[in-house]
Amino acid sequence: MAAPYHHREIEEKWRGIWKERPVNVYDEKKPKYYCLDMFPYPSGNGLHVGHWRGYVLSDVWSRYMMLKGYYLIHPMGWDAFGLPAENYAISMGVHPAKCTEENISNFKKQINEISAIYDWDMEVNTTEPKFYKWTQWIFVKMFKAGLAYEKEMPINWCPSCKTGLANEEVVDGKCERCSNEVTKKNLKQWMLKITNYGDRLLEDLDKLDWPEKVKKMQREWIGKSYGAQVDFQVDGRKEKIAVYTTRPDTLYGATFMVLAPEHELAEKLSVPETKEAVERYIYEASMKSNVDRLQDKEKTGVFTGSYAVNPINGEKLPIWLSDYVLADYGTGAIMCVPAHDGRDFEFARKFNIPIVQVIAKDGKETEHMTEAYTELKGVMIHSGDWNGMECSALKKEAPEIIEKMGIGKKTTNYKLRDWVFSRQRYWGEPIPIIHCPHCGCVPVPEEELPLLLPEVESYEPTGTGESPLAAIEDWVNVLCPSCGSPAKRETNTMPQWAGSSWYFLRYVDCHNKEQLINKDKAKKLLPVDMYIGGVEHAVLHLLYARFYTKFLYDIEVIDFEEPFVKLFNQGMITGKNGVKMSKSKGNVVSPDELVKEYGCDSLRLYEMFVGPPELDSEWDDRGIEGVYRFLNRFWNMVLEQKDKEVKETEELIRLRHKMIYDITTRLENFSLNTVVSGFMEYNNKMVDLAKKEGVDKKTLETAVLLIAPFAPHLSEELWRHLGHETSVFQNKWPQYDEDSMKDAQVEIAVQMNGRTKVIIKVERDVSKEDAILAGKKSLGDKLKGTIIKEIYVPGKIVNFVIR
RNA sequence: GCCGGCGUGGCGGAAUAGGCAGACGCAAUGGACUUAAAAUCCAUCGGGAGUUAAAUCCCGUACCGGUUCAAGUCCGGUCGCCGGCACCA
Repeated sequence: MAAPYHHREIEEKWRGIWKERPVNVYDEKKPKYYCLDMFPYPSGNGLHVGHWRGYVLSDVWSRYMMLKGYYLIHPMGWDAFGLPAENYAISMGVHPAKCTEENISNFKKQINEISAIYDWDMEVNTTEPKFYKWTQWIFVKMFKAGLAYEKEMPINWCPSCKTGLANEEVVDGKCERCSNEVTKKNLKQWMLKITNYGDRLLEDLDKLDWPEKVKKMQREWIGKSYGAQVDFQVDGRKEKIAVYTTRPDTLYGATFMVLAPEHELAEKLSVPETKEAVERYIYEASMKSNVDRLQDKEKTGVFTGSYAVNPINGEKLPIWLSDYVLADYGTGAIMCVPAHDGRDFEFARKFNIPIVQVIAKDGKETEHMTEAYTELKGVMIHSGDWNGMECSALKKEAPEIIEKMGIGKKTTNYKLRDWVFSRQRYWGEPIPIIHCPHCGCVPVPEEELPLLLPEVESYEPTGTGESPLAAIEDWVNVLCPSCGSPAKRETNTMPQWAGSSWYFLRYVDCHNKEQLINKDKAKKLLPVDMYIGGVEHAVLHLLYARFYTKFLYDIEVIDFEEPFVKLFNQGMITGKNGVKMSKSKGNVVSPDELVKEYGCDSLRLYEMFVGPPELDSEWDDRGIEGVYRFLNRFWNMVLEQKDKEVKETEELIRLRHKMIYDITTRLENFSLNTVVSGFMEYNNKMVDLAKKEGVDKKTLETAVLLIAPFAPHLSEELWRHLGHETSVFQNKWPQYDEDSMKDAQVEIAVQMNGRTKVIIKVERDVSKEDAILAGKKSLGDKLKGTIIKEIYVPGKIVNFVIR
């Protein structure tokens, strides 16, 4: 009787051995493969089985790539600055630095339970000065390049977190972190000109091997549109109103204009009779929150009393104010063509404004319009020189025609806005800027970086729009590095996303004191080949990181423009009925007990077996029993067979090659759940064979090698039992041979009218005639009636079509 | 409202390129071993008809229709669930 499978002993033993003799060491001769996990924010709650899934996934892939002959880069670090860490610290009444440190050590301990092949020499922590020195350095470089600028404007403000937020952090009008309603606050802010990179961020998406879903989200977020800017003269005054439109082809159909209530001309355009109503409307609009504004279904508005002149036909258009026009998109003013825009139609209906059709749907004007016609199919009418033109053709040319006529110009527009980069909070990188009354904003000299985050008595947010740092007078008051006169430090800190926008670069050279990264190392070890994480960062972290990478490329720190060649979004592990695991729901499953009971290898295997990696999966503790039983059976089978000196038969050779083929193709397709079921299938077959003539050593070795990325401890142990002194990971991934895979005979289904009647065995390369003959013979008497067609699909089916 | 994705046994899920639907596992049921239980092993496991038992036949991948010798897979329509975007002119 072979030794039973004692997972605890085995796993402990191999963790020790790997620590002493790492299996992944740098080798110049090997090509590199950089497989990266989205680094975690080390929360106080620790890991649950959902965290495991992503980390096991990346580890399986990493070990597989290692076995394929790559030098593997697989680091781990901590995204520890930012609101969650700080809010947690405040709620616990400890300093964020202290609980961050504790959380990291706890997280690290728990992550080590996974036995992932992380290279801890590369560990980074965004809150360490030696790391954030370079986060600040990048900011200074951006400032010098004109990409970081100060601006006072109404920004998104979370009254609960007491800080300003970026657009990307506002979801459905609510704070991404705490779900409180976001309000507006006028604040002087640091901004990053991510909009300068809009086109590159958009175009380079085409080069990326990323899920289409994420690329689409980024495209929509950047929101590039093509159209024209047209100037409308205000009747009887000197002011002009510029509008942006994507439909200059409908210019003849404009019957009114609408300005956002915040538009600079909004108040000025009122006349004595409308003054009061206009002022009231502007005031009411300013009191509405984002959520109110989004939820108002019914359109509201007020007539200013002024008119604008349509430059193409001289028509006078009444100018209205309405909050359905956004102040910060385009020019904050629009021309309205109710016949061909749903929103304008609704507004015109409500306020009895004329509707003029300029596109004839079926060549004729529609008698009674009940809704706007927004399609491009049709012919232009009531459109002067454009009459009779195809709408779709005109739309393409209209911006240029208008430019030639001198009434507007061709323009593009983006939904993407500059990045609000200041946070009025303590736990972040101090923005390295000094405000000098003479020199303006002066960056902290690069040699003085890092600018350390000072100790502070009260790090709670003030809520006034000032950071807690503003209270530390001897820190705030400095001399201007440029002219030497008394000056003040910037007291805002950077957002949570600052460190994570570039951390993946630092891993490969994290001890470098002189540079962000050594050029040579960057060239050899970057970029990231595979990035694994949840989909929730689609327009936050992943967009910011691309922006930072492009900037660092532009200032020649690195020589590539895209940080993540391939992206994989793993699905979430949920509790029963698809409910997200959370402490408050009480449905969090901890891996600790499962590891103790079944072992790390079993849990790793089950995490992969639970469902397709890209989809959400419900957790069910009972399922782990199944993989545990399988590992036991596999273990027993190998140990029973290993010394039997079974001769390799054709059947065993076939089994071995088929097994390599199946496991490898499923792995390459990232179908890890079916890889695990594949192991089970082949193990069942081997167990059957073991009862008969036995399983040869080469097949056993192959199976042990194939399972190594999934169950590394068990695999190493069995490899030893099979008589090897070196690690199983010193091997090359096994190769299959197509011919050796194939059976001399194949099973084919014999069908009548597409229904299977019998399964027969025929020679693999049987001719069509012989296959059909064999089929007929097997059916015998059952084959009645007239055969009108005989179909043979080699190796699969013979079908007789009968009438 | 617009754009994606999905819908398969009691459950999680399989099914390369249109070719034997339900692999693999969980749960369940029966049996072997055991004083007993656990563990392990063996068997059954979509529904219906049929039969002592089987053979065999019919139905079945959300629903309706189509293409095809053959449809979970392709096409048209309907319903449901999930996700993203949402006054972006």
